[in-house]
Amino acid sequence: METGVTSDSPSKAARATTLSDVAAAAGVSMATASKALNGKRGVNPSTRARVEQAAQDLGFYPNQQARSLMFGRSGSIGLLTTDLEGRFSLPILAGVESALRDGEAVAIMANASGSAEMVDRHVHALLSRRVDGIIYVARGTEPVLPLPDSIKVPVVYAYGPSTDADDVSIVADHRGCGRLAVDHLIDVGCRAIAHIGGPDDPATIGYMAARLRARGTLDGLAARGMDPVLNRPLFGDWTEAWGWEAVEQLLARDVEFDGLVCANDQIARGAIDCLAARGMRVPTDVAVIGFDNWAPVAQTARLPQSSVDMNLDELGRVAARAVLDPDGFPQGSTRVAGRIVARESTAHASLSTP
Amino acid sequence: METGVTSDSPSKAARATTLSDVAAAAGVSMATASKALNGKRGVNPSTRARVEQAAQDLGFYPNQQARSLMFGRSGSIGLLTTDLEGRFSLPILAGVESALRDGEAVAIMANASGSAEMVDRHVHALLSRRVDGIIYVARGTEPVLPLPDSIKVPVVYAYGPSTDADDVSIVADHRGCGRLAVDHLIDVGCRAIAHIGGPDDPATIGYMAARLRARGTLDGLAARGMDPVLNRPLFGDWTEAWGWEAVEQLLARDVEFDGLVCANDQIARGAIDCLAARGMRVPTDVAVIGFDNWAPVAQTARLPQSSVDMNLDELGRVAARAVLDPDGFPQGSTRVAGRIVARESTAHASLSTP
DNA sequence: CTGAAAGCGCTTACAG
DNA sequence: CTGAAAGCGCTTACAG
Repeated sequence: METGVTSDSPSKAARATTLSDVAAAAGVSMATASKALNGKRGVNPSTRARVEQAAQDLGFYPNQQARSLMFGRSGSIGLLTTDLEGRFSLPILAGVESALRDGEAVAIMANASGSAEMVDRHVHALLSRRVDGIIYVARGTEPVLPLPDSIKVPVVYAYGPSTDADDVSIVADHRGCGRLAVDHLIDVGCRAIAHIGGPDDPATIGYMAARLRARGTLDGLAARGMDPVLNRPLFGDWTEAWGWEAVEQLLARDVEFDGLVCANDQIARGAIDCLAARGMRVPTDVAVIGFDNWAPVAQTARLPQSSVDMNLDELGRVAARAVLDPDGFPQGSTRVAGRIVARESTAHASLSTP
Repeated sequence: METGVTSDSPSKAARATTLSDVAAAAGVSMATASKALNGKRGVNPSTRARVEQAAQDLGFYPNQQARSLMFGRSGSIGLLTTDLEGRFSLPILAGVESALRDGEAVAIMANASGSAEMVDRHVHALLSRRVDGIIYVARGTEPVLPLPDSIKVPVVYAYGPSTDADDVSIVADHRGCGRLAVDHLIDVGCRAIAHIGGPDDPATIGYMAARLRARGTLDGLAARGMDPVLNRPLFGDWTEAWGWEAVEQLLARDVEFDGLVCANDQIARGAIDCLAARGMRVPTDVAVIGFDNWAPVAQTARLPQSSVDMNLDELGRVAARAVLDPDGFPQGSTRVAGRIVARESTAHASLSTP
């Protein structure tokens, strides 16, 4: 649509405002303009004001690429992930992003959906953008092969640690979280606690978390001088169906229990549904807690479920700090603690004195 | 740990290999090295080979920042989102990312968790990185205020369209998807179909989608010459609890139905659970389909649920293409079609002849 | 086919 | 306090 604007020089639209435009507008040299805009001292206040005004008027954004060329750092870090679904990586990315923001850095995404070749290409792309570091979020909790060490920038492994103990890895404290879950159940009055685990098969994604969470439950019970309801946790997979079946197994074995630690929220959901179907009340008869605090399941279920939040957000923030200051971080795995999010499924009216 | 390596010059580690390093190693000028590496013609094959070898040996990655300075394009595009949870934005981002990758471009994330001021800062950060374009993924399906048009690079609005019809927006075809859902239910043999909607309150996130999906259901019914079970769809919110309650309402009204279109997967889940609790079999007595094909709910439920996948991935890819080639795209909203993902909840043995 | 020179947009010593 | 010059790493006409 033709409007009144007549001589809107086409080159104007094509080209972003540059420092020399600003300098010209303010009637100073580029050097002075640069100093003024960067708050360097030794610039006449009135000159500075003039330059700032000009920059404002022209909508000037300094070209970071040019600046990085000088500084040798790009102020961006690469976020390499192989976790397609993003279930775990997304909260981590969000954490990274927020921490970077404080340091004025920016995250460049690279989603390598699996193949080693893809990882390579993405590392290449990241490196050629001169990222100041790379955070690698692999698919699961299992240790991952480190990236080629020809990479000269700091690499931090998040969630799944590197198999190389010399690398810096930031992981979730699955085992510690198992203890938290038990403590919570005991605190709301449970006296007979069983653990329904995830997969016990090393080939399965998340196997490591399943083991550690189960271990943590046993730790927690032992610390409080209690025996688990079963001498061996039940292991299955990560699904609702398994949670349901596990409860049926418990019921069939005719053991008594009033608390269930389920290795994730979906298992917890299945367990809760099965208990309800069998006429048991949650949380009155049995309190149930899961892991991951995954909103779509734990929070939006008809019976809101208590869960151990793995603090993935914080994990991301820590990873960002680590990649920005690798020397300030210990090699090996740094564990980030989780926290209890209590909801209906453990809202026991605590049994008072026994 | 001290190893055999003695004179590993420290500056080597600090500084990435540069084109002039490569040129020196290959014994040619930078100009020639550059041409050789970029596959320009007019370079002696043996020279080219020598340069390539040197680049390989030295682990050379061309500095994109320097290249962009010349080309005037950075090969990166900004991904601005306000959808914290990432429920809808993540699949879109994945799509964008994959499409960009084909064009060798890269995505820079910027998660503005809401405030307009944050959006501003992030736009600023993106622009100073000289992104070639911005894809804005807002929180919901509602139209969003356009970014300031002082922005000189192409902006594409994804999922939630811009309120300005002159902007390029790529949205999901909620209404068309409603038709798809109905067609599917009819195809599996349903003859009495009700719609359980989302929120009817314009102030609620996703309200637009709720309306359009309901409209689509009515469209679909009309197209097949059928009346909806209720003359007005039920509206509530996006939760399981609402799905459950809606079914109770239907049952209370004593209407007959054998098919349910639920405005999202969680509503569908609640509906299915309620039907089961009331002794009705899904899908034998009632087939149920939801929207979003959200894996954690639709796919992992004990009864896997059919759903209309909004093809958010494709939406992201289209958005990426649009931002890379804005003139090739129409102003206003481009709708991306969805698709049916059939699972147990609609696995009707189709009624044969009536 | 090869290379010296200029330039992309900015910053930083170094003189004035 | 201000500005001319050199340089960050690369590419592209332009001579040779």
